[in-house]
Amino acid sequence: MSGRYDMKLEQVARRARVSTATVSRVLNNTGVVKSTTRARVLKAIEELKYSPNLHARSLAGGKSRTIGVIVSNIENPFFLDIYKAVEEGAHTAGYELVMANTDYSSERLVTSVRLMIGRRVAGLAAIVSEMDGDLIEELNGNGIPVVFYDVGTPRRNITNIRVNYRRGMETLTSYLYSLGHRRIGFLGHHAALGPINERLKVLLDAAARYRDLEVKTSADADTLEGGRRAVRELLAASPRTTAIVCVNDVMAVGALRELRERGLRVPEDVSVTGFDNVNLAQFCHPALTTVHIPRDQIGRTICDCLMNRETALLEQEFVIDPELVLRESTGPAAA
Amino acid sequence: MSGRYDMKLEQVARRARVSTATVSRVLNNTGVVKSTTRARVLKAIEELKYSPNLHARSLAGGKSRTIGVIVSNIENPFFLDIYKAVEEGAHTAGYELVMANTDYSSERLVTSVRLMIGRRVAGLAAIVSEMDGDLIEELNGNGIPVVFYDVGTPRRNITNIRVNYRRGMETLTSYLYSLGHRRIGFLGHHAALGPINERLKVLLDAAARYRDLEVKTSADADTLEGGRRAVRELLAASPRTTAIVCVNDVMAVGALRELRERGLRVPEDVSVTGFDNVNLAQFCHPALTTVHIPRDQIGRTICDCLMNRETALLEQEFVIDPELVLRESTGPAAA
DNA sequence: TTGAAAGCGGTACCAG
DNA sequence: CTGGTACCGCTTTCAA
Repeated sequence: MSGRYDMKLEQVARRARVSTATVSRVLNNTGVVKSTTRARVLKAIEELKYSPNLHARSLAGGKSRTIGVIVSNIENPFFLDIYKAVEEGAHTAGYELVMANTDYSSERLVTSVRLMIGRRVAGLAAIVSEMDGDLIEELNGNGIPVVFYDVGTPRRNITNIRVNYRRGMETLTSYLYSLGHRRIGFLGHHAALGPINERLKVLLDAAARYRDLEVKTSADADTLEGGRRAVRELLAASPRTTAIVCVNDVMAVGALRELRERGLRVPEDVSVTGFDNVNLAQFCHPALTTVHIPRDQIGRTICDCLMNRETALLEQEFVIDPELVLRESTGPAAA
Repeated sequence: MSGRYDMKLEQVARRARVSTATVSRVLNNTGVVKSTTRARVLKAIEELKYSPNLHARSLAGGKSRTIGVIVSNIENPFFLDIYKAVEEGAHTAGYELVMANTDYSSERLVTSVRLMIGRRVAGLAAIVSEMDGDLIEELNGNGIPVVFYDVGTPRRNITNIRVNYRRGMETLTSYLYSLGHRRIGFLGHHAALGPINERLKVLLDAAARYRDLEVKTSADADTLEGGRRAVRELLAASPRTTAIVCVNDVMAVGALRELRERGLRVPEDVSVTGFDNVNLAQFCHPALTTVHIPRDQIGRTICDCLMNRETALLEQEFVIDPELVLRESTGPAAA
C-alpha cells in the first residue's frame, strides 16, 4: 500500500478507529491520548505514509511556522551566508524558511513581500539594498514582524539592522591613503540604490577631506563578470588608478581576474579591496584585503527578532561596526 | 487605511458590495464579471491592500502553483545555478519555488520530501547525490511529478536526469595520462554517496587499464575549505602526486589555495582539474581545466518535466554528456 | 452576471 | 481520554 498524495486525516482516523480529533492530537502532541491509542494512530500514519496538508493546517491553526527571507542577490555569498545563518536558527526553533530573490529590483521586492504575506509567514526578513517607497506603509500595521537589513526605518514590529558603512569605508580610505594611494577607483553596482551609494558617498567625502585624493567610479552587475567589466571601464577612463575599492568581495574577485589578464600585478601595480569578507576572499589570489561584516551575528539577530514575541515588538535598530581585514591584495602605491 | 494581515475576501466583498464569489472571480480572472463591477472590486482590493491567503487558496483549489527544489548543498554554485535555471522557467510559467537544502544527509532528504508533499507542491525536483532506499517507494504512486538528478530510477511520474560521469572522467583521465601524469590524486567528498563514488570508480577503472597509473584519494567537506584540507591530507600521504583530480570546481579552488601556500606551482609542479565548470572556475588563478555540465539545460529539462502534463508522465531518462574544458590549471607532468 | 452555500483538510473547543 | 463539530479563507458548482 503506497501513500497517496490526497491522503487525509479522516482515512488515518478510520484505519485507527478513532476520530480525526484524536489523530490531530497525536500529530501535534497536544492534549492527552492513551498510549495504546496513540500507538494505533502512529501505526496507521506510518502504514498509510500519511503527510498532513500544511495548507489546511496553517489555515485552521491560523499560524504558519515558516519565516520568509528576501534577498537581493542569492548568487552573492554574502546573502547566502545570512540566509544559512537564519536557516540554522529557524530550524532549531522548528521553523521552516521560504526564500525569494529580487535581483535588486524594487518591483520584485514588492511582489515578494506580497507573496510572503499571502503565505502568512510568521516573520519576514528583507536583506535587500533596494526599497519601495510605499512598502513600509504596506507592511506597517500589518501585524507581521519584519526585519530589514540595510534599508527602511524602525516601526512597530519593524526592526532594523544596518552596517556603519561610513566607519568601514573611512578606515579603508585612510588606510589606502596612508599607503600613498591618491588615484582611487570605486567599483560598484546599482549606483542608484541607497546602501550602495552610501559607500561611494563616504569615499567621496574622504576624498574631499584629503584634497589630493582623486576618485573615479564605475559600475556593473553584482557578479564576478560584472567586477571584471567594471574594471575594464574604470581603467579605460583612468589608466593611472593605483587602488580599486570594490563594493563587495565578489566584484573584487572579478576585478582581480581582469587585472591579472592585463598583466597588472596586485598589489605591486594596483591595490584592490573588497567588502563583506566572504569565504571566497581568502581563497582567491591574492587573498583580499576587505572589511568584515558578521553574517552569523546578523542571522542570529534576525532569528531573535522574528521568533519571539518580546524582541519583535521593540522597534529597535541594530548597528554593526565592520572591521578591516588586511590580507595580500593591498600595498604601497606604485611610483 | 492600512492593510491588515488578517484581511479577508469577505471584507473586500462587503466594501465592493458584491459577494465573495465575485471577488474570487476577478482575483482569478475566471468566469465573467461586468467591467464596472470588476473595477469596483479592484478598487476595494487596492484600498484595503488585500492579499489573499495562499493556504486557503490552495486548499480550496486543490492545486498549488509552486514547485519544490531540493539540493544537496546550496553553497556550491553548481546547485545554485540549477536552482536559478529552474526558477526562471517556473516564474515565466507563473509558478513559485520553494527550496530545501539537505547538506548531503539522506535523513534530511526524506524530511524535505515530506515537507514538500505536505505543501502539496505541483512538482518536485531533487538535485541530490544522497538517496534513501524507501524514498522512491514513498514517492511512487503519490501522483506528484518528480525529477531526480543524479539518483533514482525512472517510474511513472518520475523522470531521471543523469550525467555520463564515466565519459567525463575517462576523457579527463586519458588527457592527464597523455600529459605524462602517473601519480594522480582524487579529491572528493562523501565517499559513500553513489554519484560521487562513481567518479572515483571510473578513475580507478582507468588506472587499472593503464597499469602504471597510481591513484590516491582523500575526501573532506564540499566547500572551499574542504578542498584545502583534502589536499593537505593527500599530499601528506602522497607527496609526489603530479595531478589532482577534484570532484568539483569548488573543491578545486580550495585545492589551488593550499598548493599556492605550499609554494607548489600550478600547473608546473602539480596539475589540477575541477568538474562542473561553474563561473568561479574562470575567475580563480590559474583558471581551471574542468568538465562542463550544462546547468541551464538541466534546469529547462526539469521545468519541462514538472510543468506540463504530457512530459511528466513519460518516465523517461535524460543522459547528459559532459565535455572537457581546457584552461590553465593543467600541463605536462613534472619530471 | 451575480449570489448562496458546500466543501478543501485540519484544529480546537466543548461535551461526554 | 475521546468524539462531535464549528470554523479557518477561498474556490466552485448551482440557481437565480
